[in-house]
Amino acid sequence: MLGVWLAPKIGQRLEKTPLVRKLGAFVALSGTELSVLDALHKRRRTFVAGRDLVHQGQLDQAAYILISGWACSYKILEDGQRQIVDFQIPGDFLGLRSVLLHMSDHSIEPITDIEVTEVTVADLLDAFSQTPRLATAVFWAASRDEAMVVEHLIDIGRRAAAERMAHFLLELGARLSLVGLGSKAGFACPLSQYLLADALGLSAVHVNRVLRTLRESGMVTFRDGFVTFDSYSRLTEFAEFDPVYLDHTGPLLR
Amino acid sequence: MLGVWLAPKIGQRLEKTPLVRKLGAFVALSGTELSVLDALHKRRRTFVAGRDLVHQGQLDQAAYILISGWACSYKILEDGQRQIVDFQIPGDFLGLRSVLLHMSDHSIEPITDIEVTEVTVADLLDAFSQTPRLATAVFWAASRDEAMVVEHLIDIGRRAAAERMAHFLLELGARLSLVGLGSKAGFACPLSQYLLADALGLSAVHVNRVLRTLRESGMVTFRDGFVTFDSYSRLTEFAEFDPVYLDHTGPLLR
DNA sequence: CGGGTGTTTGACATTGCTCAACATACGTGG
DNA sequence: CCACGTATGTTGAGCAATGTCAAACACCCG
Repeated sequence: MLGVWLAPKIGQRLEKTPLVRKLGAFVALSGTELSVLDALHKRRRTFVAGRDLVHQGQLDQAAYILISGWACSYKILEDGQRQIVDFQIPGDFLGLRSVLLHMSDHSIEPITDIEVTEVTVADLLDAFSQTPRLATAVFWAASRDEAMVVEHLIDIGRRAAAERMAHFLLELGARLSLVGLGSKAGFACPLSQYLLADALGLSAVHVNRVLRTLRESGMVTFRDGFVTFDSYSRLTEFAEFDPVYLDHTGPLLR
Repeated sequence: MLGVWLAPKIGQRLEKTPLVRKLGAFVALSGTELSVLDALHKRRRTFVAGRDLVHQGQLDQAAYILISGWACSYKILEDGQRQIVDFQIPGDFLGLRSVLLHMSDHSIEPITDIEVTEVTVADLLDAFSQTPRLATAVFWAASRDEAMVVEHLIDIGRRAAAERMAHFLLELGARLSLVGLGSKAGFACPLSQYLLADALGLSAVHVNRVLRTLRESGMVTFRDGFVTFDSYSRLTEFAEFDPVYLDHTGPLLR
């Protein structure tokens, strides 16, 4: 009964999930593709903040699609330091690469409580064979994620702490905007200064100082879980932020 | 005539190309797959050292398979600094991600004179549809490359200069061994200290100092275009080098 | 021989880290 | 309600790692 009632509304309902918004920015999706995508969301699960979903070295675990909440993928070094490789926001895949390599080379931790749907390799390949355009969209999304890791590498390798922070916050803002969770005004951000430090290769103390200078110079304010872009234009200039790889006004493939 | 004479030797000949060695480490390849792979190598081209193959921002260029020589992919910042994201050695793809995004987010420069074969998206997709196992192998190789960029990120974000250099040289050695161009004794290496600096996010002067300390502590020597692992075991321990993602004694998929 | 590229070393400047102290908010048990 | 513990944010002082500038040297190649 419920299913029948919902059927005609599937298109509308899906319009709003983060994954659909994101993939829709890459490839114009048909009704069939939307329902195949919908069918992927079978096994819904939730995880609490702070307890690892995936452990470095773990074999053959599943992949997930993040529905709500934030997570991060990271690696721990022997001396206890950690480097956060990337944050995941709603609409992102978790552990897609690990599934292919049959072995996770990193850990994944929920930063907030999160909702996910579990996806097996079989589910994915099945969905892809039904709708090749979907495969294209997912592959593009994966490529974009990789491009972001590259940009992150450049942040850490060649930008000074303040530019690094600025660039990072802008990128996060752009990603969140893509799924409707942010704008050029700012976004809600559950990250602690410790998390920022581990992502940017800085100490937590230095993160604090850098945030202060950025705030005092009137470009961004990060306070009480909100990032506010006080002057988006000056900030982008300061950070040399160039969002080509994220910036689409419409789908690339129609 | 020549073609006929070569035909029965294709299997043997291919056994030796770097790409075949590399993919063979992921997936056991049949004769058919080997010849499909061989057929990809149609448009052979050469490029001289130092002149960019691909420019940041360039649209819709081709991808290449590197046959011989070394290249690097990098990004330039406005202030002239550059960050090298990755080096490419024989058997690696050049610009595979750019092809998918229809836009290159980085530049690629040959470090030595190089030989490549040009591959179009159509060629690739065609090859994949003929032999799905080949697609798997290429996808795995791409995942491994991504894992290496991640490891590089960790190098830069959280390892001190000396450990960073050590880790980087070990990784390069492992990659080269996979295609028969290196061993635990060492490898031929055409990189200048400037290139190392741009890859590791250090200054060239500091690279020089770090190389000296590593040499004086008897772990690695980099001199006259050769990297010599003076004590492979001490070096791996020093660098916390864990080659899980590169280390296969045989194909993962038979 | 001269110019270009890469390496080596020294002196000094700066960035960002460490340690330490204190502030603030929140939850929990008494 | 208070007392306490824990997690996070803030600030200062001193220091270590790394960058910058400058100079000399080695080597190759025309």
